[in-house]
Amino acid sequence: MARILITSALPYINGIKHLGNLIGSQLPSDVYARYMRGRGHEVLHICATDEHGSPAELAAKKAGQPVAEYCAEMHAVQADLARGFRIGFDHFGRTSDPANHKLTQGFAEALDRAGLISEVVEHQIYSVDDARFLADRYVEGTCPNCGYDRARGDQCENCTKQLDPTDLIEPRSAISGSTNLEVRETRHLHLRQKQMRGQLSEWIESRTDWPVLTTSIAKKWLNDGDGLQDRGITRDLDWGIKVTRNGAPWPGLEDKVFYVWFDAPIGYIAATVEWADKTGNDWKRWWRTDAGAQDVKYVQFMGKDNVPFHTLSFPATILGSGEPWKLVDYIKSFNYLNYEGGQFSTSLGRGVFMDQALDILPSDYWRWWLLSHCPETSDSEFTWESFQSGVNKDLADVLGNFVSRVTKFCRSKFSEEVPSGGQYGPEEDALIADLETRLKAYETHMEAIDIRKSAAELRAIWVAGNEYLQAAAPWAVFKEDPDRAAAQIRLALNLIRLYAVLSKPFIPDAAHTMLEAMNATDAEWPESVAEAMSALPAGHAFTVPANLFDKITDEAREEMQARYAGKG
RNA sequence: GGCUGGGUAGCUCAGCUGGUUAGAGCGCACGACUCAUAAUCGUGAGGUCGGGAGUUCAAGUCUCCCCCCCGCCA
Repeated sequence: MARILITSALPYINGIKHLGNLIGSQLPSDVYARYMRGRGHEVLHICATDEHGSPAELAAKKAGQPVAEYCAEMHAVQADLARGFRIGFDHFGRTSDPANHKLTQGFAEALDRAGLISEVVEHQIYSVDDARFLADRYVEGTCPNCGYDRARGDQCENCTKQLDPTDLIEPRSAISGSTNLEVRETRHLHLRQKQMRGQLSEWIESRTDWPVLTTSIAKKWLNDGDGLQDRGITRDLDWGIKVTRNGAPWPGLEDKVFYVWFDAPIGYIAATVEWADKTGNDWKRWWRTDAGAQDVKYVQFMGKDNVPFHTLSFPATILGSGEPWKLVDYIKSFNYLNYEGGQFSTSLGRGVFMDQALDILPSDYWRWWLLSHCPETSDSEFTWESFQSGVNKDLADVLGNFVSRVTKFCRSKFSEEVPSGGQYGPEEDALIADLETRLKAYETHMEAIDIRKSAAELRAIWVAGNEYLQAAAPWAVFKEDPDRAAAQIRLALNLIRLYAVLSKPFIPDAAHTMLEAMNATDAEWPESVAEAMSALPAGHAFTVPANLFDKITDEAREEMQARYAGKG
């Protein structure tokens, strides 16, 4: 039995995530966690909301709430949606939790002791009326290049020219619109990542089994241009983790907090501490290599935009601290999911968001389609047609109908008990042999976290049941040789139970319904298919479940297409 | 402009360290079956693997050049 620590990228607090975010980390991490649990491994699956930074402050302001209150509310919403999608986190924490404050300050102090923190004086735009420093993108004005009057301080959206906030003509605060701005000096801490470039590079180079997407992004940041740069780890904000040194406020940085990218990944550890406090478990045996974590396999899931932080910044924090923290073993990264030929857009209301999705259809529908189309090797695309076709064909026709035809046939020709009589013959043995092979392939793909291939193999396992049934034709055999038909149906009923067990990682709710209908007490991962085919003995009572999946009609699909097209 | 990733059947994608007639699912055509959510099963049509040059006995698979898409960065 292995011990596997799984973390899913932390969703930012300011709003509900769309399907692209969902398939980029939480859904695949859940499939992997469920599978590994199913195989009997000790799994800890952790996530949290990423709550600090200006966007959170501004979203709270817009909502007319104190930021702490806003975050608490949004955390509850996101936790609820995760549950709605059956994401089985052991704990869904918050980066604003006291545990994260303590850990983050501890890391910064350790890095400082290691000589990896420097103080840097910067010049930044200060808004007198807002009483705060403005990040580049919160300064707006007229573009000196093209005259566009809503250019941002980092870039003009109209002519795409890169800008410095001080380049803008008539700059104003994007928050209040105030033009009462001035350039002020401000002191910040930098993490001296440059010094760690060799160490990080060596580490990345040694990870030969990682997805190309992960390593290529990491190498780009390591080697591009002047190579890995030092980065600021503090900000002039109220909402965040106070900067300390030797347990006391850092002299000269009393009004500052850590920059969100610094404290967020530490949130993985903090959320584990939260979990331990709540459950009475020990978090150190998952995170401290001097306390048992040396034999943990740590796997992270994230979208490609998060890769630099997980391959470089966070490891720099871990390694630089000089303390025995657990470093990630495998980074599974994903490309983007597009929506009907474009991008998902929060501002334009384009695409489907997690709350809307659950209002439309149960989570299994989304889980199945998203996972079987997840953007592993390149960006992939959500279209309503593809979604309709995938759900109808795979879930309703192949799996759902299999359960339906078998249970209903048995009820009408025998009873709602596994029929006795006859025995398995060469046809059954051939099916079992085929399924043994497919089961091994499924397991191999799951171990490798090849989500799409796993889904394809699972589907092939479902199809094999229909193939068998079609060839065996118990409805015809029954007329001449009821005993033979009984054996065939006995096998088919056992297939339903097996399918439920194997399908649990992808479609947990349907799997549960199938197990209940089969009245199955054994839901353990099968040692062998042959053995699994006698789990439900003759005489075992079952019930005919309602259809597992309803089909999506053309009308419904067209309606959705129109409703979520966005206003862009 | 620099750099990832990608460009393989109508659609969505597999194709590892180069090696028999390039694969799957969907869609389409035809056939079988009629237990089942008009579901299922079988057969078939369909691709000069973005373009060009090269290496090799042999190239979607390696090298170089070019074109196009997505994204990141300047």
